[in-house]
Amino acid sequence: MITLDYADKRPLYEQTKEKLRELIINGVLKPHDRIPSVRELASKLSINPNTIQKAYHELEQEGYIYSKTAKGNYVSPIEDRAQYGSERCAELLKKLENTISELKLLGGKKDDINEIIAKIYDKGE
Amino acid sequence: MITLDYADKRPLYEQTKEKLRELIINGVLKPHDRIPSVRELASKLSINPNTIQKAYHELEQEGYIYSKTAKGNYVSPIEDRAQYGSERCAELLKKLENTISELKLLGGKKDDINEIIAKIYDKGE
Amino acid sequence: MITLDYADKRPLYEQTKEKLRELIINGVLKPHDRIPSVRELASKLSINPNTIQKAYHELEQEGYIYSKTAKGNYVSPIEDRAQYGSERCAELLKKLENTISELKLLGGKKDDINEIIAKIYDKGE
Amino acid sequence: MITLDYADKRPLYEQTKEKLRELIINGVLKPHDRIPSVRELASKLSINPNTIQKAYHELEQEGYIYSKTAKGNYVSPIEDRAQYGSERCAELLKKLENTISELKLLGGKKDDINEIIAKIYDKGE
DNA sequence: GTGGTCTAGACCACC
DNA sequence: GTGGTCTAGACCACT
Repeated sequence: MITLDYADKRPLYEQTKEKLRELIINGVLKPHDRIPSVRELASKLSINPNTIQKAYHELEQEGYIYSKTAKGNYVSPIEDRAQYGSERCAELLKKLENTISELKLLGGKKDDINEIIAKIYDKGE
Repeated sequence: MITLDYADKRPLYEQTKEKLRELIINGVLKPHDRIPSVRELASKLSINPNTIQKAYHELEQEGYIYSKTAKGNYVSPIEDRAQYGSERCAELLKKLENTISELKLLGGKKDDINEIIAKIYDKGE
Repeated sequence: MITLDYADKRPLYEQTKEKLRELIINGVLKPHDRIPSVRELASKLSINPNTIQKAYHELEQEGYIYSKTAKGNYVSPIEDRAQYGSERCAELLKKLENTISELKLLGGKKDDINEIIAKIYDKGE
Repeated sequence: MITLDYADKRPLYEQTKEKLRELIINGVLKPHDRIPSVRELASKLSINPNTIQKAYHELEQEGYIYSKTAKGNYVSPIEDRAQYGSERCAELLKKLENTISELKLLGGKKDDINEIIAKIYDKGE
């Protein structure tokens, strides 16, 4: 369900968050689905439960999941994620701007970028 | 000439590198121009000389500058930078792909991205 | 008769207590009325009987209900609840003070609070 | 500067957050002031650095402080706190409503509440 | 020395 | 067994 990449520079809890966020946004995990318990996922990924706990905690802050003590963690209904989503979008667009700027600086061509956009946006549809 | 942003999460040496690289690529600093000494720039930015040292060292590795011992640091001729440039470009395109993917996931629109591209590529030309 | 809110962070037994206390204070359940058995209520709410047991036990401590072994649980006469009520009132006033203090700190306006008070105190009368 | 109350049921990092938030909102700590380092405060309070780290991390998320690696943590300028502040206010008003509702239920008088409001809002001014 | 991440292991409340 | 908090101790990158 989730795999970690130790070559990746980002912290493990960030990778976990991203993977889960993806599964949720993509609808693989549906609202009110139960996700693996802290200890269960930690043991499957062979990392410390605290690391998963941190990932889950932040996903809860961001509105992607909610927790019931002694019950488990569950996927939030879509409306709870809207606010965070729009903030995150703004962040990403900002990041995009920086990356493209540097790319232009180094002589990157507009078409290379358009190709990537096409690849992603016209892929599955 | 260079300003640092303390709100930026990236290390100071990274910011310094980026700013210098920009000046070099843009041609503000021309091949064989002398750039400020480590201690001079450190004092201007009120940061530790070690930090500048690290920035210069990496810029040298990447082919943007070269140093003459006891003489100072100088901007490399363009041909020395080509290899790094193409590597960095590949990196940036990869990063772009990830960012755009997440953006699409969150419901970001193709047009928002195209707008940014237009803004950057059609700005100064 | 009682519904639980799983989004609520408070434990289920707390919610159960509160709901029952409300029904008792409001007079929906009258002194010496029989309340549902532990197992009955647990099954209706689809939760563990231990959870209801704990709620009933604490309500008994607080003087709201009394139990006759092998007979069931019953609403206490009003005089048995007076002591707990005044203690709880003091607690609530203390809590109120903290909340209002923080609110003022954050720039909350006196009128917003008065509006809430009006809404609650002038509602049903 | 900060003291913990071990009788308090809330987690230590929550208490730490609250105390610091108060000092910041009250203006005792001013924008861009440096606050104690993670280890320093931990040692003063005789608790684990991780606990302080958690408190600082959340305060950063909420816009009250920002951190510079290898430099320390600093109080954010006021504009960074605005968004969180208004969200928190809404939360507090909701909490207030619940508390007052229960108070009314138990026979608490409107005047007791008004007295508290007066005490807080007319205190220092 | 400073923030940030991670592990290992413990304890608690809740169900 | 589940989430949540806390401790102790380690390691890393940055300044």
